Amino acid sequence: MPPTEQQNRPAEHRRGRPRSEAVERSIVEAVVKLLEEGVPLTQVSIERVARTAGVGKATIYRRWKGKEELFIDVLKDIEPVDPELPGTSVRDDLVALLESLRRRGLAKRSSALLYNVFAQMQNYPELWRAYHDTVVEARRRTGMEVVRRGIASGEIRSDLAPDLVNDLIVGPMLLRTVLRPYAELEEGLSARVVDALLEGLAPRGSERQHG
Amino acid sequence: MPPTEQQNRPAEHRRGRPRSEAVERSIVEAVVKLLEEGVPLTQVSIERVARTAGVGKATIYRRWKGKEELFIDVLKDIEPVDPELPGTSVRDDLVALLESLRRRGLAKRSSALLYNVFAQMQNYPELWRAYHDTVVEARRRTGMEVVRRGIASGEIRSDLAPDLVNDLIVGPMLLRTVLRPYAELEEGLSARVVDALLEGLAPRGSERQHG
Amino acid sequence: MPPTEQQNRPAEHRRGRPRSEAVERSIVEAVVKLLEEGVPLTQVSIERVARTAGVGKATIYRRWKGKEELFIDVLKDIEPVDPELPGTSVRDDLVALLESLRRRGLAKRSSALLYNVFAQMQNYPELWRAYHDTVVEARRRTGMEVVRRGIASGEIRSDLAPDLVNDLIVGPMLLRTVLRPYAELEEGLSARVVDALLEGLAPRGSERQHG
Amino acid sequence: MPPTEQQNRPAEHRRGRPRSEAVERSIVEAVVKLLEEGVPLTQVSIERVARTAGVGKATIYRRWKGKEELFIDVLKDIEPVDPELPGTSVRDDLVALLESLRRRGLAKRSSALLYNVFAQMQNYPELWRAYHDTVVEARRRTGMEVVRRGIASGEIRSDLAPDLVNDLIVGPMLLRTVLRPYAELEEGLSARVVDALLEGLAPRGSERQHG
DNA sequence: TAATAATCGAGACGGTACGTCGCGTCTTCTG
DNA sequence: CAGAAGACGCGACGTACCGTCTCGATTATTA
Repeated sequence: MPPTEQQNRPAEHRRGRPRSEAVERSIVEAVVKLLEEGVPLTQVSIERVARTAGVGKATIYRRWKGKEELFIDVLKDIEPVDPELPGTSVRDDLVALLESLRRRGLAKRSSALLYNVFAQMQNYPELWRAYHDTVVEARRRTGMEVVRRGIASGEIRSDLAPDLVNDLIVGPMLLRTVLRPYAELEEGLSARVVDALLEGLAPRGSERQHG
Repeated sequence: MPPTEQQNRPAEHRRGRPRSEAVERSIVEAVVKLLEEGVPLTQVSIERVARTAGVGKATIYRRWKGKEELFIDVLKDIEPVDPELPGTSVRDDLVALLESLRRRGLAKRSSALLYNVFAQMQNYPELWRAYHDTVVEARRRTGMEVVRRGIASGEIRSDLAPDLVNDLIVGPMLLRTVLRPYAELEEGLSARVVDALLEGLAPRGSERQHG
Repeated sequence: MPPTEQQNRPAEHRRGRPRSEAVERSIVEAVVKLLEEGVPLTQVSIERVARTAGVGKATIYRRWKGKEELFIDVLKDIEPVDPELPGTSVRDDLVALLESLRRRGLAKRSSALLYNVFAQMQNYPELWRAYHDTVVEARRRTGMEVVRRGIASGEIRSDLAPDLVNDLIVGPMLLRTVLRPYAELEEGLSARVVDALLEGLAPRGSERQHG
Repeated sequence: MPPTEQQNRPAEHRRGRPRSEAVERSIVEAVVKLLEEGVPLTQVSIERVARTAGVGKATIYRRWKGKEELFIDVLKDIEPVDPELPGTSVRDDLVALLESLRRRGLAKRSSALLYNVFAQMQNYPELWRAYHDTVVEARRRTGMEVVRRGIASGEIRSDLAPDLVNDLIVGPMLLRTVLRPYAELEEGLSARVVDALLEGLAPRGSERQHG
């Protein structure tokens, strides 16, 4: 379950008493529980997690190098899986994609951890890299796939770099999640974003004037 | 300089030795210095700032309620002022706006603090509110102003909510700054984003097919 | 009161808030209290002392380098002062000297610490040296003084090394204190020891037969 | 070898793999090795002994209840056997007895353990009792035997309690071993002690003056 | 010119958490 | 079954910061 583990034992045979998976779970669940109780992340200390999980501190340090590594695993536990894409049209797929982000943004504990990952970015580049590679990049790949399909099918312009297109689509939802957390991630937002992007911000027809 | 000060003395006359502005500056500069030396934010403790600035801890607490309030002021010191808008066209103004964000994203210390503000968001809502109100909202107002001008001038569609338009423009740059910090905030990016948005992702003409 | 302090500040002017003597006392008293409650020395942890004294751990470490240094000071607090010597005769002075040792041996907390000092002897030679110099040697000096007076007055043979004489007198009481702690340090023991030593173990008169 | 063993299996037949005596030896030898390397007793942890002996911790706990019980057995391994008494005269026997103590005091590892036994006296009374009964009392019995022989033969006064006499003889050597470990346990000390005791500290003849 | 009062650097103070180590028990696999 | 290995809950270790609190020493203003 926690593939990010820093001190993973090799796959081959290991001697001595094996680590208990139950303990592993109870630790991660303790963190989740604390977050759901509204405990601020800063106050989610290893000490407290150990107490909550009914576990020795060493047991935690045996598995994770510190608070951050632990949180990564928790994050993976929490992050929603790859969204179901209807496949009816590229436009609908993009809407579905944004919808999953919107729902993620509405989940309090998810955001809480996301913010913390941001905060630790400079301190633990490897950590950020880990989060980026598994969570961010995964989602990005999905997006790129849809975009490329759109280009192939003619639904999306072929003269734009696919990753730029992807960023144009995902960026606004991230902004609302991150910069305006008290604001509305209102229903229907995803569709509005996609449609506006597809049609363009400038008016259609002969009356275009910029440039 | 620090208008966020929580424990401001009344404007009227005060007795006793007045607070030294030099001390104030040296504290903020100490934080900046540490950040520039690459010290992770987590390790920028009040204790250490005091040591670096050659100042007593109480002197810091006399001015700011805690690490976070102090950081806000540092942030304001660091954040670039409102961007110069050329005013030649709305499109050029939007590009200028994004350019200022792009340059901000390239400044290491700026990002460092930004991430930390994110991290403290849930712990200190008031703090986030402060940052939001002064920094985020200020920038947002500028953007909205440009957007509204574009709608009025016909450069931007009038059937879209202005704040949605603003988010569509700013979002992608935020995404690159925040989620792909090792990636390219390459020259010319701002223009590409604005132009792609204005024209739309879907091909122009009769061949449009999404439902 | 604690002249053994390892981290003594120089006598000259020191800056910052001065250390509280009250705190110092409360720490030492906490140790004594625990000992009197019968808490085994091994379980008298710094952590527990801090809790008992209502004091932060750092406050203890600021004054003493560790458990052992602290105990030295406690020991000095507990050890009885120099015994009152009647001065009527050297024999009576010796009895008084042993009496003070006997009473010390009967005091539980005193013995507890004494044993611990023994145990730490090899680990912390400096520590033992400190205890030796202040407690052991002080007592020894007193004894030697009496012995020398006895030699001068003719009460004690002049052909024996004074320190050997002193050891002959003190040794038996130490033995009973240390090796037979459950045994009797019965009343009148001191006099019996002194008298037996003065008169000798071999019978007086013509019947002596050893080589 | 370890007759103190707390968890001895019944003498009758046991099933399964029998305990390895080699393992037993290697554990005790590991302790001795560590002591000879000058490792402070406090740092001779079960954990470390197991590591040094190349043995599982449980294997140690299967044989001894804890560090202290183990040390007792080590002590018995180290303590010199009953001294050879020449038997030529009681005086010579006493000298031989003290000599064995003197040599013990000169052996570093022996003293180290002795001190530790003292330290644990209050914590583990049973432990002390065990050490007392086997080591201390054994030596004491030997001494008492000699003393009684001396009384019978007229070499020692008959009006003194034998155990008092024994303590008078052994005490001084214990004192030098324990309280003045850096001091001289010089050659010839034993004889000097015995002779001084037999003859008495007060001058012989008509000039005696104490009351 | 003094008295008064808030400032300053320094650092002690009661706390909480850190990450490590040893305790004695337990659980796994190998001989 | 014994044995090595090592996980486990526990609790102490000594350190670092937290935010508050004295200290003596500096400045200002007010009397």
